[in-house]
Parts: sequence; C-alpha cells; structure tokens
Amino acid sequence: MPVHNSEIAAMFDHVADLLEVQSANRFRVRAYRNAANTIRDQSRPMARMVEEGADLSQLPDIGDDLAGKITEIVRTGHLELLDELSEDVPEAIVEATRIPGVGPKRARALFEELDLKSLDDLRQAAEQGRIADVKGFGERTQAKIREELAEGDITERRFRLDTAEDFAEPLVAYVRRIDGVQKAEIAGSYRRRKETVGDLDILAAGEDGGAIIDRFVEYDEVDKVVSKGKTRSTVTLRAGLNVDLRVVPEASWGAAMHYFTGSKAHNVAGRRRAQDRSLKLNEYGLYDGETRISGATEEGVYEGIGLPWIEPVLRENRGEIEAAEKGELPDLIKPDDIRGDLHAHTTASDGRNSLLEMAEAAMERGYGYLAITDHSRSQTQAGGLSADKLEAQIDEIAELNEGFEGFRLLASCEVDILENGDLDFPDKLLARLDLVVASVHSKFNLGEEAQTDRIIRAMDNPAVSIIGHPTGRLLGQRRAYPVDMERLIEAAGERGCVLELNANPNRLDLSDIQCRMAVERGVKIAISTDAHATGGLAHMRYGVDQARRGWLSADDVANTLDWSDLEKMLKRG
DNA sequence: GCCGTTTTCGGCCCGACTGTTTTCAGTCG
Ligand SMILES: Nc1nc2c(ncn2[C@H]2C[C@H](O)[C@@H](COP(=O)(O)OP(=O)(O)OP(=O)(O)O)O2)c(=O)[nH]1
Ligand SMILES: [Mg+2]
Ligand SMILES: [Mg+2]
Ligand SMILES: [Zn+2]
Repeated sequence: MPVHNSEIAAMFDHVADLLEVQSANRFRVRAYRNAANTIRDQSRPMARMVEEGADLSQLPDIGDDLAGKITEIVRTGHLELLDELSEDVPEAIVEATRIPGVGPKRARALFEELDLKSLDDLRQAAEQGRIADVKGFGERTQAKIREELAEGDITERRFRLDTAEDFAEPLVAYVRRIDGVQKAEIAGSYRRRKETVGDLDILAAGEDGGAIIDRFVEYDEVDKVVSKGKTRSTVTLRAGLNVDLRVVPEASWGAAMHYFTGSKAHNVAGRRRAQDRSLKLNEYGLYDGETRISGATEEGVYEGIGLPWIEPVLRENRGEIEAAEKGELPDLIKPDDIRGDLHAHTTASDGRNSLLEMAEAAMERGYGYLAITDHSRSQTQAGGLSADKLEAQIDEIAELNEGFEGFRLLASCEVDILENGDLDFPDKLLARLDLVVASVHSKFNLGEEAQTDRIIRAMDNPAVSIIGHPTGRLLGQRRAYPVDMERLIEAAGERGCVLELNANPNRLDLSDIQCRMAVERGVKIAISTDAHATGGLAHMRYGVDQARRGWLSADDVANTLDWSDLEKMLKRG
C-alpha cells in the first residue's frame, strides 16, 4: 500500500496551511482541513478504495474535487496543487505559524516586510529589534517571538494520558479549593480519554472568574502565564504542559462541559444541528433568540438538539451524532465487565513479581483468571524462557491452581514471531498451554507486505490464540511497524484469532480506530495489560477507555467472558 | 471546497484574549 491515509491527510493539511498564508477563502481552507480529518479517521486505506473504484465522494466532507485529488495522490504520489503552492509560499512561513500567537497572516507579514528566508532569520530579526518596526507589531510581540525561538523547540509536544493524570489530578484538586469555585472538572481530550493529550482543559463553575483565575495562575507548578482574562486563562507548567482554565456560571455548566470536552469537530456538528433548528449553541447554553432553553446540564444541551447524551469517549464526530439520532449508540464496555487479564509477565522472564504475587494481585482485582505470558527463548534480553523452564512453569501453575478458589492462573507464553512467521517454541510445547499470545519483537522494518505475511503466517499456526501488541508502537517513542491492518484483521477473522488491545498507556496498541475496524469485521479483542509487576494490572482501565473510544461493547471483548466460555471461544478449528 | 426532505446558491460554529488599535484583526480554544 504505497500511500497511507496519514500521508494524504498531511498533504491536505499542508495545502490548507499554504492556502491560509495566501489568504485564500477561509471556507476553502477549512474544506481541506475537514477532508484531512475524514481521511485520517478512515480505517480503510484510501489507496485500496481507489484501487477498488470506490466512490470517495460518499465520504463526509469529500466532494468530487477532493475525491479527484485523493485519486491523484494515490496514482502519482503527488498533488499538483500542493507542488504549485509550495513554489509560491516559502515553507518557513508555515513553520513560523507554529510559534504560539503567530498565525498565517502575521507570519507572512513578517517574512515579507523583513525579507526573511528562514526561522533563523526570524530569530535574528527578533534579537535585533527589527520586528517592532513592522506595522502592526510591537515590543511585546517581538519579545514573545524572541523567547519562543530561543527556547528552541516549537514543535507541539503531546503527553501520554497517564503522564497527564499525574499533573491533572493535583491541579484540579487545587482549583476545587479556590474560593468561589463551585465545581471543577477536567474536560478536553483528557475527558475523552484520548491516548495522548496536547494540554489539560479544566472547567470551573463560579461567579467571579477574574478572582478564580488570579488564584489559578498562582499554582505552584506554573512556569508561565500565557493569557489571563475574566473567563479563561492559559498557563504553562514547569513540565512544559499547557493548562487551559475556563470559568463559567453554574447555570452554564452543562453547555460549557459540552464545549470544553469537544472534540472540536463534535462541537461544530452540534452547533450546526442547533442552527438547523433555528437555535444557537455556545459554551453558555442553547439559545432560542435571547432565551436560554438549556445549559445547566449536558443532557439538557443534547436534548435541546434532539439527541440523547453522548459518552465523551465517542465525541469525535466519527458517526456518534448519527448513531445517537437513530438510538443506535453502542452499549460501551465498562471496567467492571473485565473478568481477567490475558497478558502478564513474572520474574521468570522480565517481570518483577512471582507467579503467586501476580495471582494474588489479580484475585484482589476480582478476576477469575490471569494468563502468565513470559517471553520465549529468543528474547534473551528480556529473560526469555527456555522450553524446559516453560515446562516447569506449566507444572508450577498447575500446583498453584490447586490452592485457588474461583481463580486460576492460565499457563501461557508470549511467544516471539520469528522473521519467517515461525513461532519461537515447538508446537508440542505450545499445545500444552491454555492459550498462546504471539508477538513481534524483532525485525520491525521488513516492509508492510512482508510484515503482514509474517504475522498471518504465525496465525496460521492453530496454537496461536492472540496477537500481542499488533503494531508494536510505543507512544511518543516508536512508530508502528508498517503493517496492513485491514489484511491482518481479515486474516485474524478467518482463523478465529483474537487481537490484543495492549492496555499499557505506553502502547495502547491497537488504536481506537483499529479496534473499531476489528470488531466491525467480527474479530474479538483481548484487553490485556502486559503487566510486568503487580501494579501493572491496574493499567486495565486505559485499555478499557481505548476500547470505548473504539465503540466496543462487552461482547466484543474476549476477557469479559468467564474462563469456561473464553476457553471455548479461543479453541480454533 | 462542501453541502442540501423547506436551498444546487449562498451559506459555512461561536466566543475570549491580545496588542496596538483609534475600533478590531488575528489567533486560539
Ligand atoms: N466550538 C469550538 N470548540 C473548540 C474549538 N477549538 C477547541 N474547541 C473546544 C473543543 C476542544 O476539545 C476543547 C479544548 O481544546 P483543545 O485545543 O485543548 O483540544 P482537545 O483537548 O480536544 O485536544 P488536545 O489533546 O488538547 O490537542 O475546546 C473551536 O474551534 N470551536
Ligand atoms: Mg486539550
Ligand atoms: Mg486546550
Ligand atoms: Zn511483548
């Protein structure tokens, strides 16, 4: 699959950036951005859809023109419009718009007035005091640009959800203690439980926003106050994380939660629905003319635009509004539905706790089972087990199980998928296990087709129950290895294999969209923590949240079954 | 550039903060 959706989307976003610098019609700019989002959200590759002759203009926000441009990109690898725009607009202007407070208009003005060629030119101009000479710019803007560029890195940094929690929980507790704050909640992508967050968005209810914000910016961890008004403020924490605080009267709480939870696309869709009903929706309420008809609760806001309340995890404008309208919202899986964990390590390989300790921790969580999945022999750096050691572990598990009531350890392993798709233990040994998790831990750069073939070949072995962390990505550290997810899912479906949703907040592999595609094709998902210590079992909630973002219900998830049912489900042909 | 059971043309979400502004455009959420 030569051109990926993410690349097509990036090209459309780039077109939008360049058009914006040229002061093109802003709705045309928005059309490219909307199309980019649509493409990014598709589980199927555009390239494959073009190949099949699908009508791309059926996709939301893709019309005949953009369908043609997608086809052009798929066929040629290029977009003529983008090539032309790139000749006319220096890339450095687009780069400059990444400086907070500098948008397309001001970036272009600076580059043209001062005849700049690069970001480094801009930095020098700021240092030499030439920016303040440009009409419409002053000392403050100049100082801000100088500071931002001196700090070096202007690329947007995103934080893992678990990292964000460490900052968010004490901060929202602080906000709740501020005089005059009636209540406060974290909204934004954090409330939607996105795998990474760009910032923290905190909503507070109170009458005197100015006073509340004065206290907010005094928070110990605040490094810089970016902006500060009567209803909203932005600060940067020492860790580099931005925090937006929004303060509204309690009567607007629901509308403001709706607004601040987003996503932006979900908000815009909701506001358009309001328009269609001759109403107006903003963060203060839903209005019929001057009259507020709702706003205190989210339920009231949704009701006013003819919808049931929608779970925050679904608010991405990926069909949830249409589903809500038809009363077809999914019955999302809940943490309580989880009956056990199917991926965990012990001191036998690279874990930090014993079989018994892991078992006790699992029982404490109310589980009926825990699969012990230590590494296989090729994983020498991760303490991979020899065949003998695994045999011994199987016996040890059997012995321990005799002492448990209403709980059992499952004898398993996380067996390496070797380069040719063979497994790292002999079939005879694998046959003794309750289930087998097979994972790729080496040769990430085989190329998409070979990598996909490799994993499918592993699934050809009927011993394989689950494919572990199917893309190998590490959030913020390592990209997924190239793999054809649609083909992988189809193959898993044909073979009765389960795909793992690795719940470690460092992985969350599969993604929300991939989970959704899998269950749409009838493939079950195992939400597994890959715990390397007893504490790791608690990562389950991240996996459940990710599953919810993928529209999964309990029925779609293998480890919502009791072991007796799960055992039957895992049995292959 | 997209879209439409009241439209195939004329709309396109709506509001806060900033800086340099003499009345608001730009940027951002
Ligand atoms: N109506 C409307 N709401 C917006 C717009 N931009 C942002 N919002 C709302 C929805 C967002 O979820 C919320 C917080 O904005 P953020 O920029 O922090 O986005 P979000 O938290 O969704 O993602 P993030 O992980 O921070 O990048 O504000 C907009 O242009 N219009
Ligand atoms: Mg945010
Ligand atoms: Mg924000
Ligand atoms: Zn692994």
